[in-house]
Amino acid sequence: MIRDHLNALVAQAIREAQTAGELPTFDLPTVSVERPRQPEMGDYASTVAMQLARPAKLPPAKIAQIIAARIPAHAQFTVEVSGNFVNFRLTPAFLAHEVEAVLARGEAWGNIDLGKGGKAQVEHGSANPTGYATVGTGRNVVVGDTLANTLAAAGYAVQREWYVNDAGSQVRVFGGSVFARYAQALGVDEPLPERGYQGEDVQEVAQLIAEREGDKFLHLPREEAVRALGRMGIDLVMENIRHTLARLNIRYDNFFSEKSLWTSGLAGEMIETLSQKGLIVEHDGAMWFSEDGSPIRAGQGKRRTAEEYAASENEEVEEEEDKSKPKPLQAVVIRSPKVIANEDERPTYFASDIPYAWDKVHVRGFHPAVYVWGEDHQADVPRVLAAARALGLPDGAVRIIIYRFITFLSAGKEVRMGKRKGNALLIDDIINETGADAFRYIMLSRSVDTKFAFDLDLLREQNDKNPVYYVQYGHARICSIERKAEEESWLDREANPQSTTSNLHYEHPSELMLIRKILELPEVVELVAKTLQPHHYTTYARDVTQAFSKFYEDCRIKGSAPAVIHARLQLARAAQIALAKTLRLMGMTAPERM
RNA sequence: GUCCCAAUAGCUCAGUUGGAUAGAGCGUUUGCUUGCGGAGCAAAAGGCCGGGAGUUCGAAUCUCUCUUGGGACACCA
Repeated sequence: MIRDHLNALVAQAIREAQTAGELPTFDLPTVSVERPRQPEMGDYASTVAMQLARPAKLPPAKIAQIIAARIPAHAQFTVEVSGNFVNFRLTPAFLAHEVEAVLARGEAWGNIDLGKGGKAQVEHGSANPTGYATVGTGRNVVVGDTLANTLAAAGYAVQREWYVNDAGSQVRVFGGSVFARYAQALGVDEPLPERGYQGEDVQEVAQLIAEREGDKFLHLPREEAVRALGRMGIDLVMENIRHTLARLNIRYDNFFSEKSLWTSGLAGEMIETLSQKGLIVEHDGAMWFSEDGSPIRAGQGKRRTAEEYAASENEEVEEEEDKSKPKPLQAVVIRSPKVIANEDERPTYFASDIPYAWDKVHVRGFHPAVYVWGEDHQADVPRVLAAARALGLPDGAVRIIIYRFITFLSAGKEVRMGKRKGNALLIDDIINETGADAFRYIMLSRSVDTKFAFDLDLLREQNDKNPVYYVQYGHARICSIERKAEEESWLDREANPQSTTSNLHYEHPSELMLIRKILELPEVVELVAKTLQPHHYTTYARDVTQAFSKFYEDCRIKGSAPAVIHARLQLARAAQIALAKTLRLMGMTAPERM
């Protein structure tokens, strides 16, 4: 990478200046060139002169001059001093050379080797299988799938997993709801259970079962029927969800059953391990996880009243803590006789999280194991991280992404939605209106930390305003140019036998700008892979498209000299490669016509 | 009460390991077409980066604090 090369050259220049006596002796700081915000300032810039001003006891502008003077002449870049900065500008010849490198790599352009073939997992979706996929789940799966694409491009062997919550009490409630709707479908008067699922999806599933299986479940013992219908219902719902997600270009490698953690005995082993480490304590007849093994004190682990908080304030103040270290987690319930209704259920949600994290990282070897969670799970983040620490899993192996929920606007007012109440907006309904590409783009267009309002009224008129069309249109236009160039033989290969060999030449600012944008792609992939923030793709896609549009406006291809036509067609091709790759990473299509 | 997230242009949002003059889309105003897709391009207007303090050569970015808004804090999932 040229950036590393420049770093080395700057460091070398400083050392030489010290040897020559132009700079006093001091310890070299870590030098690192960066990308200037203003493109006029060059492609890379070093700020090291300002960092050295104090130890060198010289004005920074003077230091910049000394360093720049000692950087040898090079074919790839030029060096200039601007104020206190040492700037590097890639030469047109080098940029042209890089265009050829992009063309040579084709679809592999943008791939990097951050993962070095290691195993990574992205677990996303994972909603309770108690209803069809909602728009809320949509943000989860689009973010998760895009991260999976990114890690794959970053050199990881990636597995995409859905965690099936098939072990909780919600599943029992769901089973009861299916049973009621099933009975109703067969003409039997049966009320929905308390807090049952009211959605049409449950009715649909129950209807389907009634048609396929007849009335045989009505003759079984009720408890047995509820369980059987719950299982069948979950299978049907999952089938529907899979179908919906396939429309979004999302597929999974594995569906992991929560219940399997308990039937396999892994959960029991983990609890045993933690008990031996003294990290599981008994209190009030229940079993608790306590990261530092501290005993459970009264009031911990449950919601306290304002009075209790006020009283606890009078307790002795602990000495100053190191804020960089996470506080040990002191109380999460693992198992209690009050919560186990029957053997089909796992003790608590957190009790499953412990063996699940172990299974991902230690048993299956994923590093990182990425979790994509909605903000309703934010309180569980420290718990899972604490469990990972207690189990001795390596730092950074468990990565949890929390995304903000989507809110909905209708007639300018916020609408509340819930799966249980059955008024949730389904992904299928939305993509029937917008198409899968626009849906994915919208879901990726904002940082996961930002909640955004989905305006239902704007849904239909979002066509021209949606930036997704700008990007896809740009791609289609490049393809159109290539088609035209071929059909109309802009380049007569017979007359210009040399034109297919290298010797590309670019000098127009719009050409050079576009090349620089294309060359940024690997850095964007690295950024997303490291930060796990996929929204950077949308700004990058727009930037590339914008650079191409400017190039398209300023640099005519048709009718130019053969060498220019050739060079510009090659550049357009490179832009198409970068844009298509970005769209693919986002899980979108790159249409050749619109 | 504790914890998490947010606050940047009229609106919706970017802003990478702290760097030079703060960025885009939409909206507003005004230009651009004898030629490759005008779903385009160019220009203008629009900012105490929520307030305050600190660290630093240098802060939208880091630390502390305050304000405002959202969320999470069950032997629920």
